[in-house]
Amino acid sequence: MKSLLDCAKFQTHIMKSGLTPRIIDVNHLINMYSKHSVIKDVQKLFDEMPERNVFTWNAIINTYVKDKNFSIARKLFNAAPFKDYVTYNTMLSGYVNSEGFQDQAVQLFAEMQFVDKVSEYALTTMLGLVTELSLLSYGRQLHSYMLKTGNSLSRYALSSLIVMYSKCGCFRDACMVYDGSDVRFVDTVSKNTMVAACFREGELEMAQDVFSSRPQSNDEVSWNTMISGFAQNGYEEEAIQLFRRMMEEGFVWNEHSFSSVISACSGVKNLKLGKEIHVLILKEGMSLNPFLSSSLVNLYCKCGLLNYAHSVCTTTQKENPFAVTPLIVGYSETGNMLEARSLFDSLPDKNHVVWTAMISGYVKAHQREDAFQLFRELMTQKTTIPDELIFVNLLGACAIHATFNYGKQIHACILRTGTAMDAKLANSLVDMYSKSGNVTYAQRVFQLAVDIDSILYNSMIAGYALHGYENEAIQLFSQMIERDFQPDEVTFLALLSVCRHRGLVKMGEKFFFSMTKDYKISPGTDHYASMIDLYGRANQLEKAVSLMEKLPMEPDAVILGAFLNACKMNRNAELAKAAEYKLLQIEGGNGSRYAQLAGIYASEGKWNEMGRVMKMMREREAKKTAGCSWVYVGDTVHTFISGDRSHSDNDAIYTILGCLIKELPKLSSTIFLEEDLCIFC
DNA sequence: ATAGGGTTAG
Repeated sequence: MKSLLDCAKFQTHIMKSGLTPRIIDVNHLINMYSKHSVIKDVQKLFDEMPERNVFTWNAIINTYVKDKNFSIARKLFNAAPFKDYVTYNTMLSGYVNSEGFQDQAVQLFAEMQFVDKVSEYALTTMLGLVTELSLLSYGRQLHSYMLKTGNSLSRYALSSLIVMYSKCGCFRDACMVYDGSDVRFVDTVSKNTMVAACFREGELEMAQDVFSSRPQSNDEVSWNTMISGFAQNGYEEEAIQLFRRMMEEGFVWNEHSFSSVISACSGVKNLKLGKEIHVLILKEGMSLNPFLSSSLVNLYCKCGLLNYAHSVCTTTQKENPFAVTPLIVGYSETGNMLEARSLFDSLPDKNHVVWTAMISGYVKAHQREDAFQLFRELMTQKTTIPDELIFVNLLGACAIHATFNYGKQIHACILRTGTAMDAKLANSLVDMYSKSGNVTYAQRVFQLAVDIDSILYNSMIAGYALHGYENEAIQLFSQMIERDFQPDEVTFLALLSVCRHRGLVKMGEKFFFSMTKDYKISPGTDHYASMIDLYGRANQLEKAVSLMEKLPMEPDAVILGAFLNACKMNRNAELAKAAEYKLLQIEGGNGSRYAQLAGIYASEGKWNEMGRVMKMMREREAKKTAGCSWVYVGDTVHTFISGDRSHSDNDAIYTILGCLIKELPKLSSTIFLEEDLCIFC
């Protein structure tokens, strides 16, 4: 681009000639000043022109469009005495590329159809809009319009259509456009677009094939697309290899290459290469690039070098939410919520990613109240709309804390904000409701779900298991198989859990053997622990012992713990003692294990053994955390541990508890009091 | 002469 000085020289040259300047020369000047955003000079030139043509009008409108000053741009547009295709397209692309003006774009496009000013330019511009808004049906209409009017054949049309179909989730249509196109129109850009579309769909081989076809047409972007595609699909080593090959084959690395390869490095924690790239970035003077600084921050966070990450963040772009987000995540993971929050607060413009990171940080750090407080703040400010991930996180927090009321409110919020109910979100709701004691609500969410996957089936089966609904769980499993959803180890863990709690030994054995035989899933430690627990509860200690002997792996603490329980239920202190050594070797720091052992010996009257274990526990300073139950009443959590008499309403609570025990068939560890049962109100 | 297409971030 010519410099401002050149513009001024050109202008003096015109003026010195003493003649009335030609329109074409002034138009040229306008465009030059416009590129330098000196709008005042543009406006002055325009005002002083004795005569203007359509190029003049296009130039002035374009100046204000690029400045995002749509009120003036539109006034000029309306006032223009001549309008050609370019005039319309300039205005249209301005609307399309600015947030909040998309309605105007659609309106203008309709107007253009009316005055017969639709061109291939306008159509590809509109394709960009429907892609951004994910308006597939509108995109299809545009495609038909293009076919009908012969505007679907150029390289621009081709790439725009591929992007539109790919980003709107119709990979097959993208393929059809690409495969059905005339080779003369497939240029490097359309090819690159197709490669990117394949990666978006996870079709790595197809991406490779397209890339390798006519390799002489590949450019830097082609290579960068390949690197980022492999990195994003979890093939980090391949991405790194491609990065190296790219240079060997004579292509020059740029910001995109660096950004993608750093993210590959983060994925496999390749700190060495990451640091080398960092040096290159500094050498090339690219460290102010927000994409690069954010991926470097992310790399150092993933490798546990929070101080490096923090210094990259502060020395480059402090207010880049994409650099601050990984740091917030990093600090949250180490439990440093104060630092995380201060970074969050330092951002003047927060996108929904940052909000999600901060809220999920609180959830991970078990600061549930802070998470919900921040969520309330998010809901009161209107600029950011919570996305699915925030809801998944919050529902996870509700599930951990079994907070039915909060969970229900989040559910309502999801419905109110019109967030799409995909399998992940439905899964979180099912999990939250069943863990909060309301399996009926969980069931309703499950039944209403449209987007269903095997994980959702797992959650619902686990929900039934948690509440002892063995028939429903087993029935749902049959349905899952009938509908061709693949069960996995989690499915069988849920099924075994049902059998455990209902004492269904035969059924449990059936599932346990079937998982290997019919579904080729080898049982893990949790499955063995479940079986041992099942045998223990059914007073079949001999089967538990024989399974212990056949274990294909070293027993872990969960298996040994289950075995100890089996010993306890079957009053066999000898076998328990045999397991004691191994268990304390693995979990010598866990006080609960000593208490468990002591309990077994005590129940058999082996007081010496009990004393020995308790002494060991004291000597090793193993702490036991008390199991607790809790209820929410209003905004307050009331916590109870075994034999706890410290509550201010102690007497009332125990009186009612006595009545409840008589009436309820079984008591779960968490009791939810509906309003009419509430003893605190 | 002016307007439209591809690759980067949790």
